[in-house]
Amino acid sequence: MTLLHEPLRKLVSQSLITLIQAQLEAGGVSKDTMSVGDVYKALVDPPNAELGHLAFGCFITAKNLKKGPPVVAQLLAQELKNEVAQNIVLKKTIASVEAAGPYINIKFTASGLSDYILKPLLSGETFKAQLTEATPKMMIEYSQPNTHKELHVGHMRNMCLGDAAVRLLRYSGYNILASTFPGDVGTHVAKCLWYMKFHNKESIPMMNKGAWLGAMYSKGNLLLEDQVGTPQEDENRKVLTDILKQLEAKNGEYYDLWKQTREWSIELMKDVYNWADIKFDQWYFESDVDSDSVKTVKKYLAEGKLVESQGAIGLDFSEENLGFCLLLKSDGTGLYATKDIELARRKFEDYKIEKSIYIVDQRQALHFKQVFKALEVLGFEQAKDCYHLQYNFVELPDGAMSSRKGNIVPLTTLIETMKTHVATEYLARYKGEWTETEVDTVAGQVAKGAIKYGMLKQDTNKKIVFDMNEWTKLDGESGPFIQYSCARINSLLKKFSFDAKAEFAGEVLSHASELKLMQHLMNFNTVVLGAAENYKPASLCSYLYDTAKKFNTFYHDCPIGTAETPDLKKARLALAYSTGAIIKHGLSLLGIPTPERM
RNA sequence: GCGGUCGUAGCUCAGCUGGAUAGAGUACUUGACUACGAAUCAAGUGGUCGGAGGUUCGAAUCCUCCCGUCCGCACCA
Repeated sequence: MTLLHEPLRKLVSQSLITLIQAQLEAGGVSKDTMSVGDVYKALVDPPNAELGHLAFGCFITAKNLKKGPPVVAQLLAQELKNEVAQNIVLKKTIASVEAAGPYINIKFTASGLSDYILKPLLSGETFKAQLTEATPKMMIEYSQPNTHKELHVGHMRNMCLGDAAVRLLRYSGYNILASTFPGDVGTHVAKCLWYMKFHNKESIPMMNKGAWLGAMYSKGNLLLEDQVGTPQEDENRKVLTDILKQLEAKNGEYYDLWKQTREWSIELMKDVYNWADIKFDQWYFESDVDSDSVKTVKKYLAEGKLVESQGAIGLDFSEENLGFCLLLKSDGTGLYATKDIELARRKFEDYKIEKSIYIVDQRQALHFKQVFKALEVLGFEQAKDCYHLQYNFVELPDGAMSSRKGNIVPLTTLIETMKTHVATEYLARYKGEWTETEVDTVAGQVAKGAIKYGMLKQDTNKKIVFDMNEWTKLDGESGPFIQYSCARINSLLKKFSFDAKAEFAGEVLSHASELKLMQHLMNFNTVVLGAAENYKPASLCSYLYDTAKKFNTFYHDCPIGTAETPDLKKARLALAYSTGAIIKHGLSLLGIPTPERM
């Protein structure tokens, strides 16, 4: 449940609800028809700062009072004005109240904005505010990479989304467990091992074994496709079956090779997660649930809960337009859905979670509909608490990426290219001035900002066309733009030895750019909470970009070093510091670091 | 064929749980560094919100149909 966490909105809604409830009673309506929460929710941003800093839309109130919204706005605005005139606290905080059509526009005083917004930012209180209560314990599963294949830029979108969702929800007060589900069994493994064993002539490298293994898979797959229709085809199939049997039996030469090569891939995953500052509370491997999932499904079969069709076993959902959910192949082995059914139960049982989120690309929409439906039909009550958070995939300018075909941009290539680009195009100017270590660290941080922001800024339902040339352009709406603004703030604060604990007079802030920036900072927690609960990190991205832009305007319009008075200088520094705090916290919720300088 | 996604400025996208004059970036045109950091700022050009109906005091937003796009639809994961 969402709380009234934003102090200025809370103040306004508490004042308004008293007036509204009096009107309701006067009109013969129960005052409980509307709560302070209803008023809080009806507070919106005016279209521009000239109108006000906060607006109350009178639509619902008007409906309850059975009057026209503009009439209600007039009435309530007048009453609120009277209230402000009489109340010392309100008088100090609210500068004006004006009805405009169905809206009541409220402007705050500089000291109001400063007391309620800047001060909690300076003390850090804003970031400790309790935003929600009684939230469900949730598990978020994201990043389901296959071993024996190479991680590519497509995987990055999933990782960024999942990690941001975890961070945003935790900040918002949710108890979140992060899990990953790597695919370490299946035909792709067999194909990879087959190629290694029979066709590979290279020696195994000392470094980056995971990437090399991914190449083995690609080559194997291409060769197998080439040999379709040739005398080798039958032989290949036989060998692949042999390999899979050994893996299942957990015994034999291929099993040993699997154990060894699997580690190489896991090492690559860990390197990438480490680069991205991602930590999982739980790693579920497909090999862990594989055999149990088949047992579970066979138990359901024995209980008569499943049906046979064309020699295979599953559930028929054609009436729900979900097709046939296949759970046991005609050879008695399981499938992806089989494992997901087992895993879904484990998650709820292992961790007593109340909600289970799956971040998987939208091509799996039918799969998850089937799995959740199957869980429901099989009597698993928590099926209703499972949610597939889908996103559109990343493709290349010339079409879909496929590690099967080998036309991928490996993640390591993206990371290295971006880092080198940042170092040579931007950081080279600090050569001699900065240590090599600092250049390297900052290049990494900026590269991370560019990549993560790029993956997150686009809403989940739109596909991303990945073009390295476009991605290395770092101006405009980009992570580095925001990081750069923050670095400038750092440099300002350092130059003028700003002390966040020192007193300052917020009422001297009167420039339009100052007020607009303060008004914007007010919305941080509201935006974060919305981004978290709607699983939309993109909305925080655009908020932070706006923050940086509004800061840049302020920075341009309002000189600090040469401010007219020492008080104004101090207050402007406090505003700069507050903005920096918002940017740092905001970016950290997206998993993006802020370099001290860049 | 069935189901789903998307369609907003030349291009890439916000806005979509209905509300004030549809916004950014980019590209293009111009202006601002002897200055608190130009990875910046300021100004301008650019829109039948895919089309047609409907619901509503009010629709880019909700509903229906149509067009276009991409994706999925049993023994891969």
